[in-house]
Amino acid sequence: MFDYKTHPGLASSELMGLNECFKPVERSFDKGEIITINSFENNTIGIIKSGTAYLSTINYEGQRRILEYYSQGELMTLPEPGGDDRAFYIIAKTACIINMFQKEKLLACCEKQCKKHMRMIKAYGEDALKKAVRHVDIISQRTLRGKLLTMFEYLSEDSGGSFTLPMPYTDLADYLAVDRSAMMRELKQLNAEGVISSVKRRVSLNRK
Amino acid sequence: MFDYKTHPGLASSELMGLNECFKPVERSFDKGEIITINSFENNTIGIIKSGTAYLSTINYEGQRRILEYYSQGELMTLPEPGGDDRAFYIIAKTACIINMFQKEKLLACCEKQCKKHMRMIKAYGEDALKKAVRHVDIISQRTLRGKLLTMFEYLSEDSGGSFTLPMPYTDLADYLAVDRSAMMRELKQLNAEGVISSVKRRVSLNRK
DNA sequence: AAAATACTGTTGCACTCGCAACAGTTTTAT
DNA sequence: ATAAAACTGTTGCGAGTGCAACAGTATTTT
Repeated sequence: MFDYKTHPGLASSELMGLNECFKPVERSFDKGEIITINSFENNTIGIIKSGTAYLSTINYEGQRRILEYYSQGELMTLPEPGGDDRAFYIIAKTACIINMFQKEKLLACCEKQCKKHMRMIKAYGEDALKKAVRHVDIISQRTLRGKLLTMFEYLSEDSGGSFTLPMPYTDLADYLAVDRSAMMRELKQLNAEGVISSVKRRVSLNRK
Repeated sequence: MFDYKTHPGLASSELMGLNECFKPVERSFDKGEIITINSFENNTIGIIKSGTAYLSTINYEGQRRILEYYSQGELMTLPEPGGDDRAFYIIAKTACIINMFQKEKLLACCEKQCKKHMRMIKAYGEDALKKAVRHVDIISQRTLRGKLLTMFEYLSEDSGGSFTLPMPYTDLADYLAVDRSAMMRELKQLNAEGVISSVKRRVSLNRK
Protein backbone atom coordinates (compact mmCIF):
# COMPACT_ATOMS: atom_id res chain seq x y z
CA MET A 1 0.00 0.00 0.00
CA PHE A 2 1.01 3.52 -0.67
CA ASP A 3 1.51 5.65 2.39
CA TYR A 4 0.89 9.36 2.10
CA LYS A 5 2.71 9.95 5.35
CA THR A 6 5.97 8.68 3.94
CA HIS A 7 5.61 10.00 0.46
CA PRO A 8 4.42 13.41 -0.52
CA GLY A 9 3.59 12.72 -4.14
CA LEU A 10 1.00 10.88 -6.10
CA ALA A 11 0.79 7.12 -5.87
CA SER A 12 1.40 5.22 -9.07
CA SER A 13 -2.14 3.91 -8.81
CA GLU A 14 -3.31 7.50 -8.88
CA LEU A 15 -1.36 8.12 -12.02
CA MET A 16 -2.80 5.23 -13.94
CA GLY A 17 -5.69 6.08 -16.15
CA LEU A 18 -4.74 9.70 -16.36
CA ASN A 19 -3.45 9.31 -19.84
CA GLU A 20 -6.75 9.99 -21.49
CA CYS A 21 -7.18 13.19 -19.52
CA PHE A 22 -3.72 14.66 -19.76
CA LYS A 23 -2.06 13.03 -22.71
CA PRO A 24 1.38 13.22 -21.13
CA VAL A 25 4.57 12.83 -23.10
CA GLU A 26 7.12 10.60 -21.47
CA ARG A 27 10.67 11.88 -21.63
CA SER A 28 14.00 10.71 -20.27
CA PHE A 29 16.73 12.98 -18.93
CA ASP A 30 20.32 12.24 -18.13
CA LYS A 31 21.82 13.21 -14.82
CA GLY A 32 22.67 16.90 -14.91
CA GLU A 33 20.35 17.70 -17.79
CA ILE A 34 18.06 20.69 -17.56
CA ILE A 35 14.45 19.59 -17.70
CA THR A 36 12.86 23.00 -18.07
CA ILE A 37 13.60 26.69 -17.57
CA ASN A 38 11.02 29.21 -16.49
CA SER A 39 9.56 31.72 -18.89
CA PHE A 40 6.15 33.23 -19.37
CA GLU A 41 5.47 30.92 -22.27
CA ASN A 42 6.40 27.85 -20.34
CA ASN A 43 3.31 26.05 -19.15
CA THR A 44 4.67 22.57 -18.77
CA ILE A 45 3.90 20.44 -15.77
CA GLY A 46 5.83 17.27 -15.06
CA ILE A 47 5.34 14.25 -12.90
CA ILE A 48 8.42 12.29 -11.96
CA LYS A 49 8.13 8.62 -12.77
CA SER A 50 11.66 7.82 -11.63
CA GLY A 51 14.74 9.67 -10.46
CA THR A 52 15.13 12.92 -8.54
CA ALA A 53 15.27 16.54 -9.66
CA TYR A 54 15.81 20.01 -8.19
CA LEU A 55 14.21 23.37 -8.78
CA SER A 56 17.30 25.51 -8.68
CA THR A 57 18.73 28.96 -9.31
CA ILE A 58 21.96 30.90 -9.05
CA ASN A 59 21.46 33.65 -6.55
CA TYR A 60 22.46 37.25 -6.30
CA GLU A 61 25.84 36.31 -4.87
CA GLY A 62 26.57 33.68 -7.51
CA GLN A 63 25.78 30.69 -5.36
CA ARG A 64 23.61 27.79 -6.34
CA ARG A 65 20.42 27.44 -4.35
CA ILE A 66 18.06 24.50 -4.33
CA LEU A 67 14.54 25.81 -3.93
CA GLU A 68 12.74 22.49 -4.16
CA TYR A 69 13.49 18.82 -4.62
CA TYR A 70 11.30 16.28 -6.30
CA SER A 71 11.21 12.53 -6.16
CA GLN A 72 9.04 9.79 -7.57
CA GLY A 73 5.37 10.61 -7.91
CA GLU A 74 5.73 14.32 -7.34
CA LEU A 75 4.34 17.04 -9.52
CA MET A 76 6.75 19.71 -10.70
CA THR A 77 5.70 23.21 -11.72
CA LEU A 78 7.85 26.19 -12.49
CA PRO A 79 6.85 29.52 -11.02
CA GLU A 80 6.42 32.41 -13.42
CA PRO A 81 9.49 34.59 -13.77
CA GLY A 82 9.55 37.97 -12.13
CA GLY A 83 11.74 40.45 -10.38
CA ASP A 84 15.28 40.22 -11.61
CA ASP A 85 16.21 38.15 -14.61
CA ARG A 86 17.67 35.21 -12.80
CA ALA A 87 16.53 31.93 -14.24
CA PHE A 88 14.81 29.23 -12.28
CA TYR A 89 15.30 25.82 -13.77
CA ILE A 90 14.49 22.21 -13.01
CA ILE A 91 17.52 20.00 -13.32
CA ALA A 92 17.87 16.24 -13.14
CA LYS A 93 19.92 15.23 -10.12
CA THR A 94 19.89 11.61 -11.24
CA ALA A 95 18.65 10.14 -14.49
CA CYS A 96 14.92 10.84 -14.68
CA ILE A 97 11.86 9.67 -16.51
CA ILE A 98 9.20 12.35 -16.58
CA ASN A 99 5.64 12.60 -17.76
CA MET A 100 5.10 16.06 -19.16
CA PHE A 101 1.85 17.73 -20.08
CA GLN A 102 0.32 21.16 -20.54
CA LYS A 103 -1.07 23.18 -17.67
CA GLU A 104 -4.30 23.82 -19.50
CA LYS A 105 -5.15 20.16 -19.27
CA LEU A 106 -5.40 20.62 -15.55
CA LEU A 107 -7.55 23.70 -15.58
CA ALA A 108 -10.12 22.58 -18.09
CA CYS A 109 -12.09 19.99 -16.19
CA CYS A 110 -12.76 16.78 -17.97
CA GLU A 111 -16.36 15.91 -18.65
CA LYS A 112 -16.37 12.97 -16.32
CA GLN A 113 -15.51 14.94 -13.17
CA CYS A 114 -13.09 12.12 -12.55
CA LYS A 115 -11.62 11.59 -9.11
CA LYS A 116 -8.15 11.36 -10.57
CA HIS A 117 -8.46 14.73 -12.15
CA MET A 118 -9.58 16.22 -8.85
CA ARG A 119 -6.71 14.57 -7.05
CA MET A 120 -4.40 16.13 -9.60
CA ILE A 121 -5.74 19.63 -9.07
CA LYS A 122 -5.32 19.11 -5.35
CA ALA A 123 -1.70 18.08 -5.87
CA TYR A 124 -1.22 21.09 -8.12
CA GLY A 125 -2.60 23.50 -5.55
CA GLU A 126 -1.50 21.94 -2.36
CA ASP A 127 1.51 19.67 -2.41
CA ALA A 128 3.86 22.17 -3.99
CA LEU A 129 2.67 24.98 -1.74
CA LYS A 130 3.00 22.82 1.33
CA LYS A 131 6.57 21.98 0.45
CA ALA A 132 7.43 25.60 -0.31
CA VAL A 133 5.96 26.85 2.96
CA ARG A 134 7.87 24.18 4.84
CA HIS A 135 11.01 25.32 3.13
CA VAL A 136 10.40 28.92 4.16
CA ASP A 137 9.71 27.71 7.67
CA ILE A 138 12.99 25.79 7.72
CA ILE A 139 15.28 28.48 6.43
CA SER A 140 13.60 31.25 8.40
CA GLN A 141 15.06 29.77 11.58
CA ARG A 142 17.71 32.05 12.96
CA THR A 143 20.49 29.58 13.55
CA LEU A 144 22.02 26.83 11.48
CA ARG A 145 21.05 24.44 14.24
CA GLY A 146 17.47 25.62 14.06
CA LYS A 147 17.39 25.07 10.30
CA LEU A 148 18.79 21.57 10.56
CA LEU A 149 16.50 20.53 13.40
CA THR A 150 13.39 21.97 11.78
CA MET A 151 14.16 20.12 8.56
CA PHE A 152 14.88 16.94 10.53
CA GLU A 153 11.59 17.29 12.37
CA TYR A 154 9.73 17.36 9.09
CA LEU A 155 11.62 14.41 7.66
CA SER A 156 11.21 12.49 10.87
CA GLU A 157 7.49 13.16 10.95
CA ASP A 158 7.11 12.09 7.34
CA SER A 159 8.96 8.82 7.87
CA GLY A 160 7.69 8.16 11.38
CA GLY A 161 11.17 7.91 12.92
CA SER A 162 14.68 7.84 11.61
CA PHE A 163 15.18 8.74 8.00
CA THR A 164 17.64 9.01 5.16
CA LEU A 165 18.42 12.46 3.83
CA PRO A 166 16.81 13.02 0.44
CA MET A 167 20.02 14.45 -1.02
CA PRO A 168 23.80 14.66 -0.46
CA TYR A 169 25.16 17.02 2.18
CA THR A 170 26.58 19.26 -0.50
CA ASP A 171 23.07 19.80 -1.82
CA LEU A 172 21.46 19.96 1.58
CA ALA A 173 23.58 23.01 2.35
CA ASP A 174 22.30 24.69 -0.80
CA TYR A 175 18.74 23.78 0.15
CA LEU A 176 19.20 25.23 3.64
CA ALA A 177 21.04 28.22 2.20
CA VAL A 178 24.04 27.76 4.48
CA ASP A 179 27.71 27.07 4.07
CA ARG A 180 28.44 23.37 3.79
CA SER A 181 31.43 23.33 6.10
CA ALA A 182 29.57 25.28 8.75
CA MET A 183 26.72 22.81 8.42
CA MET A 184 29.03 19.83 8.86
CA ARG A 185 30.47 21.49 11.93
CA GLU A 186 27.02 21.94 13.44
CA LEU A 187 26.05 18.38 12.56
CA LYS A 188 29.11 17.11 14.40
CA GLN A 189 28.15 19.23 17.38
CA LEU A 190 24.58 17.93 17.36
CA ASN A 191 25.92 14.38 17.39
CA ALA A 192 28.36 15.17 20.20
CA GLU A 193 25.55 16.61 22.29
CA GLY A 194 23.41 13.59 21.62
CA VAL A 195 20.63 15.62 20.04
CA ILE A 196 20.80 13.51 16.91
CA SER A 197 22.54 10.32 15.83
CA SER A 198 23.71 10.30 12.27
CA VAL A 199 25.76 7.87 10.24
CA LYS A 200 26.33 9.00 6.69
CA ARG A 201 22.92 10.15 5.46
CA ARG A 202 20.97 8.15 7.98
CA VAL A 203 19.70 10.39 10.77
CA SER A 204 17.57 9.94 13.84
CA LEU A 205 16.42 12.52 16.36
CA ASN A 206 16.94 11.63 19.99
CA ARG A 207 13.82 12.90 21.72
CA LYS A 208 14.08 13.69 25.36
CA MET B 1 -8.32 48.43 -15.74
CA PHE B 2 -6.84 45.85 -13.51
CA ASP B 3 -3.15 45.28 -13.96
CA TYR B 4 -1.80 41.88 -13.14
CA LYS B 5 1.70 43.25 -13.13
CA THR B 6 0.98 45.50 -10.19
CA HIS B 7 -1.33 43.20 -8.29
CA PRO B 8 -0.82 39.54 -7.72
CA GLY B 9 -4.37 38.62 -6.79
CA LEU B 10 -7.69 38.27 -8.44
CA ALA B 11 -9.43 41.33 -9.83
CA SER B 12 -12.74 42.22 -8.29
CA SER B 13 -14.33 41.64 -11.67
CA GLU B 14 -13.01 38.12 -11.53
CA LEU B 15 -14.60 37.59 -8.19
CA MET B 16 -18.06 38.68 -9.25
CA GLY B 17 -20.37 35.92 -10.25
CA LEU B 18 -18.47 33.32 -8.32
CA ASN B 19 -21.06 33.20 -5.63
CA GLU B 20 -23.15 30.54 -7.26
CA CYS B 21 -20.10 28.30 -7.67
CA PHE B 22 -18.45 28.73 -4.29
CA LYS B 23 -21.13 29.98 -1.96
CA PRO B 24 -18.65 31.99 0.09
CA VAL B 25 -19.39 33.27 3.58
CA GLU B 26 -18.35 36.84 4.15
CA ARG B 27 -16.72 37.46 7.51
CA SER B 28 -15.11 40.45 9.20
CA PHE B 29 -12.06 40.32 11.41
CA ASP B 30 -10.62 42.91 13.73
CA LYS B 31 -7.00 43.85 13.57
CA GLY B 32 -4.96 41.21 15.39
CA GLU B 33 -7.66 38.56 15.18
CA ILE B 34 -6.76 35.07 14.08
CA ILE B 35 -8.56 34.17 10.89
CA THR B 36 -7.71 30.49 10.79
CA ILE B 37 -5.27 27.99 12.27
CA ASN B 38 -4.00 24.99 10.37
CA SER B 39 -5.21 21.50 11.14
CA PHE B 40 -5.97 18.44 9.06
CA GLU B 41 -9.68 19.14 9.30
CA ASN B 42 -9.27 22.71 8.12
CA ASN B 43 -10.17 23.02 4.50
CA THR B 44 -11.11 26.66 4.37
CA ILE B 45 -9.95 28.95 1.61
CA GLY B 46 -10.31 32.68 1.89
CA ILE B 47 -10.19 35.58 -0.49
CA ILE B 48 -9.40 38.99 0.95
CA LYS B 49 -11.95 41.62 0.04
CA SER B 50 -10.26 44.32 2.10
CA GLY B 51 -7.42 44.65 4.58
CA THR B 52 -4.15 42.76 4.90
CA ALA B 53 -3.25 39.51 6.63
CA TYR B 54 -0.20 37.38 7.38
CA LEU B 55 0.45 33.66 7.35
CA SER B 56 2.57 33.43 10.46
CA THR B 57 4.17 31.11 12.97
CA ILE B 58 6.36 31.16 16.06
CA ASN B 59 9.57 29.40 15.24
CA TYR B 60 11.83 26.99 17.03
CA GLU B 61 13.63 29.85 18.76
CA GLY B 62 10.45 31.58 19.87
CA GLN B 63 10.49 34.29 17.25
CA ARG B 64 7.59 35.33 15.10
CA ARG B 65 8.03 34.64 11.42
CA ILE B 66 5.85 35.94 8.62
CA LEU B 67 5.69 33.27 5.93
CA GLU B 68 3.30 35.07 3.59
CA TYR B 69 1.39 38.30 3.36
CA TYR B 70 -1.93 38.82 1.66
CA SER B 71 -3.68 41.90 0.41
CA GLN B 72 -6.86 42.67 -1.48
CA GLY B 73 -7.90 40.09 -4.05
CA GLU B 74 -5.51 37.39 -2.93
CA LEU B 75 -6.39 33.84 -2.17
CA MET B 76 -5.28 32.46 1.17
CA THR B 77 -4.75 28.77 1.88
CA LEU B 78 -3.23 27.15 4.90
CA PRO B 79 -0.75 24.37 4.33
CA GLU B 80 -1.42 21.07 6.04
CA PRO B 81 0.31 20.66 9.38
CA GLY B 82 3.31 18.37 9.65
CA GLY B 83 6.65 17.95 11.31
CA ASP B 84 6.66 19.51 14.72
CA ASP B 85 3.53 20.75 16.36
CA ARG B 86 4.03 24.41 15.73
CA ALA B 87 0.90 26.11 14.54
CA PHE B 88 0.64 28.09 11.36
CA TYR B 89 -2.08 30.67 11.48
CA ILE B 90 -3.45 33.47 9.36
CA ILE B 91 -3.82 36.65 11.33
CA ALA B 92 -5.40 39.97 10.41
CA LYS B 93 -2.79 42.71 10.27
CA THR B 94 -5.46 45.33 9.73
CA ALA B 95 -9.22 44.95 9.92
CA CYS B 96 -10.23 42.51 7.16
CA ILE B 97 -13.26 41.41 5.25
CA ILE B 98 -12.86 37.91 3.93
CA ASN B 99 -14.84 35.61 1.69
CA MET B 100 -14.46 32.08 2.98
CA PHE B 101 -15.42 28.85 1.30
CA GLN B 102 -14.62 25.17 1.31
CA LYS B 103 -11.73 23.70 -0.65
CA GLU B 104 -13.97 21.04 -2.16
CA LYS B 105 -15.82 23.71 -4.04
CA LEU B 106 -12.66 24.32 -5.99
CA LEU B 107 -11.88 20.73 -6.80
CA ALA B 108 -15.28 19.65 -7.94
CA CYS B 109 -15.64 21.34 -11.28
CA CYS B 110 -18.85 23.12 -11.90
CA GLU B 111 -21.02 21.87 -14.72
CA LYS B 112 -20.53 25.02 -16.76
CA GLN B 113 -16.77 24.74 -17.07
CA CYS B 114 -16.83 28.43 -16.27
CA LYS B 115 -13.81 30.60 -16.97
CA LYS B 116 -13.97 32.07 -13.50
CA HIS B 117 -13.75 28.68 -11.95
CA MET B 118 -10.71 27.90 -14.06
CA ARG B 119 -9.13 31.19 -13.13
CA MET B 120 -9.69 30.29 -9.51
CA ILE B 121 -7.98 26.93 -9.83
CA LYS B 122 -5.09 28.68 -11.49
CA ALA B 123 -4.84 31.14 -8.60
CA TYR B 124 -5.06 28.23 -6.18
CA GLY B 125 -2.25 26.36 -7.88
CA GLU B 126 -0.05 29.13 -9.06
CA ASP B 127 -0.22 32.45 -7.27
CA ALA B 128 0.45 31.08 -3.82
CA LEU B 129 3.26 28.87 -5.07
CA LYS B 130 4.83 31.71 -6.96
CA LYS B 131 4.85 33.88 -3.87
CA ALA B 132 6.25 31.10 -1.73
CA VAL B 133 9.05 30.34 -4.18
CA ARG B 134 9.90 34.03 -4.36
CA HIS B 135 10.06 34.10 -0.61
CA VAL B 136 12.44 31.15 -0.55
CA ASP B 137 14.51 32.88 -3.20
CA ILE B 138 14.66 36.04 -1.13
CA ILE B 139 15.63 34.55 2.19
CA SER B 140 18.05 32.07 0.66
CA GLN B 141 20.39 34.92 -0.19
CA ARG B 142 23.46 34.74 1.97
CA THR B 143 23.63 38.31 3.23
CA LEU B 144 21.11 40.69 4.69
CA ARG B 145 21.90 43.01 1.81
CA GLY B 146 21.15 40.26 -0.68
CA LYS B 147 17.82 39.54 0.97
CA LEU B 148 16.77 43.18 0.94
CA LEU B 149 17.84 43.78 -2.64
CA THR B 150 16.23 40.61 -3.95
CA MET B 151 12.96 41.55 -2.28
CA PHE B 152 13.25 45.09 -3.61
CA GLU B 153 13.87 43.76 -7.12
CA TYR B 154 10.64 41.82 -6.97
CA LEU B 155 8.64 44.74 -5.60
CA SER B 156 10.19 47.08 -8.11
CA GLU B 157 9.38 44.75 -10.98
CA ASP B 158 5.80 44.36 -9.79
CA SER B 159 5.25 48.09 -9.53
CA GLY B 160 7.38 49.06 -12.49
CA GLY B 161 9.59 51.45 -10.51
CA SER B 162 9.63 52.80 -7.00
CA PHE B 163 7.29 51.18 -4.54
CA THR B 164 5.90 51.32 -1.04
CA LEU B 165 6.76 48.46 1.27
CA PRO B 166 3.75 46.22 1.82
CA MET B 167 4.29 46.15 5.58
CA PRO B 168 6.05 47.99 8.43
CA TYR B 169 9.78 47.48 8.93
CA THR B 170 9.15 45.51 12.08
CA ASP B 171 7.21 42.99 10.05
CA LEU B 172 9.55 43.09 7.09
CA ALA B 173 12.32 41.85 9.35
CA ASP B 174 10.16 38.91 10.38
CA TYR B 175 9.36 38.21 6.73
CA LEU B 176 13.05 38.29 5.79
CA ALA B 177 13.92 36.30 8.91
CA VAL B 178 16.52 38.81 10.06
CA ASP B 179 17.03 41.04 13.06
CA ARG B 180 15.24 44.33 12.71
CA SER B 181 18.04 46.52 13.99
CA ALA B 182 20.54 44.80 11.73
CA MET B 183 18.16 45.35 8.84
CA MET B 184 17.83 49.06 9.62
CA ARG B 185 21.60 49.30 9.76
CA GLU B 186 21.92 47.72 6.33
CA LEU B 187 19.15 49.92 4.94
CA LYS B 188 21.03 52.98 6.13
CA GLN B 189 24.18 51.68 4.50
CA LEU B 190 22.38 51.03 1.20
CA ASN B 191 21.12 54.60 1.23
CA ALA B 192 24.55 55.98 2.07
CA GLU B 193 26.09 54.06 -0.84
CA GLY B 194 23.36 55.30 -3.13
CA VAL B 195 22.18 51.81 -4.03
CA ILE B 196 18.66 52.69 -2.95
CA SER B 197 16.79 55.82 -1.95
CA SER B 198 14.25 55.35 0.77
CA VAL B 199 12.08 57.72 2.71
CA LYS B 200 9.93 55.99 5.28
CA ARG B 201 8.39 53.03 3.47
CA ARG B 202 8.83 54.48 0.03
CA VAL B 203 11.80 52.88 -1.75
CA SER B 204 13.39 53.12 -5.15
CA LEU B 205 16.32 51.21 -6.57
CA ASN B 206 19.03 53.27 -8.21
CA ARG B 207 20.05 51.26 -11.24
CA LYS B 208 23.47 51.75 -12.58
C1' DA C 1 41.43 -1.12 -14.03
C1' DA C 2 42.53 3.50 -14.12
C1' DA C 3 41.12 8.06 -14.10
C1' DA C 4 37.97 11.41 -13.17
C1' DT C 5 34.35 13.23 -10.68
C1' DA C 6 31.46 13.72 -6.72
C1' DC C 7 31.03 13.78 -2.07
C1' DT C 8 32.38 13.84 3.03
C1' DG C 9 34.96 15.65 6.76
C1' DT C 10 37.93 19.15 9.11
C1' DT C 11 40.11 23.64 10.93
C1' DG C 12 41.58 28.72 11.66
C1' DC C 13 40.25 33.20 10.76
C1' DA C 14 37.44 37.15 9.86
C1' DC C 15 33.30 39.50 9.76
C1' DT C 16 28.44 39.81 9.44
C1' DC C 17 24.57 40.25 11.97
C1' DG C 18 21.75 38.98 16.16
C1' DC C 19 21.01 40.85 20.68
C1' DA C 20 20.22 44.15 24.21
C1' DA C 21 18.98 48.42 25.31
C1' DC C 22 17.95 52.57 24.40
C1' DA C 23 15.18 57.32 22.63
C1' DG C 24 12.03 59.43 19.71
C1' DT C 25 8.00 59.52 16.65
C1' DT C 26 3.60 58.20 14.89
C1' DT C 27 -0.71 55.96 15.18
C1' DT C 28 -4.52 53.96 17.58
C1' DA C 29 -7.53 53.44 21.52
C1' DT C 30 -10.31 55.37 25.54
C1' DA D 1 -7.30 65.19 24.91
C1' DT D 2 -4.58 61.80 27.00
C1' DA D 3 -2.77 57.54 27.43
C1' DA D 4 -1.26 53.50 25.39
C1' DA D 5 0.49 50.98 21.80
C1' DA D 6 3.00 50.44 17.63
C1' DC D 7 6.64 51.65 14.95
C1' DT D 8 11.22 53.81 13.54
C1' DG D 9 15.94 54.71 14.35
C1' DT D 10 20.51 53.98 16.59
C1' DT D 11 24.88 51.84 18.86
C1' DG D 12 28.41 48.57 21.17
C1' DC D 13 29.44 43.96 21.69
C1' DG D 14 30.23 39.19 20.82
C1' DA D 15 28.57 34.72 19.06
C1' DG D 16 27.71 32.22 15.00
C1' DT D 17 28.80 31.10 10.56
C1' DG D 18 30.76 31.98 5.88
C1' DC D 19 35.11 31.32 3.55
C1' DA D 20 39.35 29.29 2.11
C1' DA D 21 41.88 25.47 1.80
C1' DC D 22 42.79 21.31 2.70
C1' DA D 23 42.75 15.56 2.79
C1' DG D 24 40.39 11.43 2.29
C1' DT D 25 36.69 8.33 0.61
C1' DA D 26 33.17 6.81 -2.53
C1' DT D 27 31.10 6.56 -6.89
C1' DT D 28 30.96 7.04 -11.88
C1' DT D 29 32.87 6.97 -16.32
C1' DT D 30 35.88 5.33 -20.04
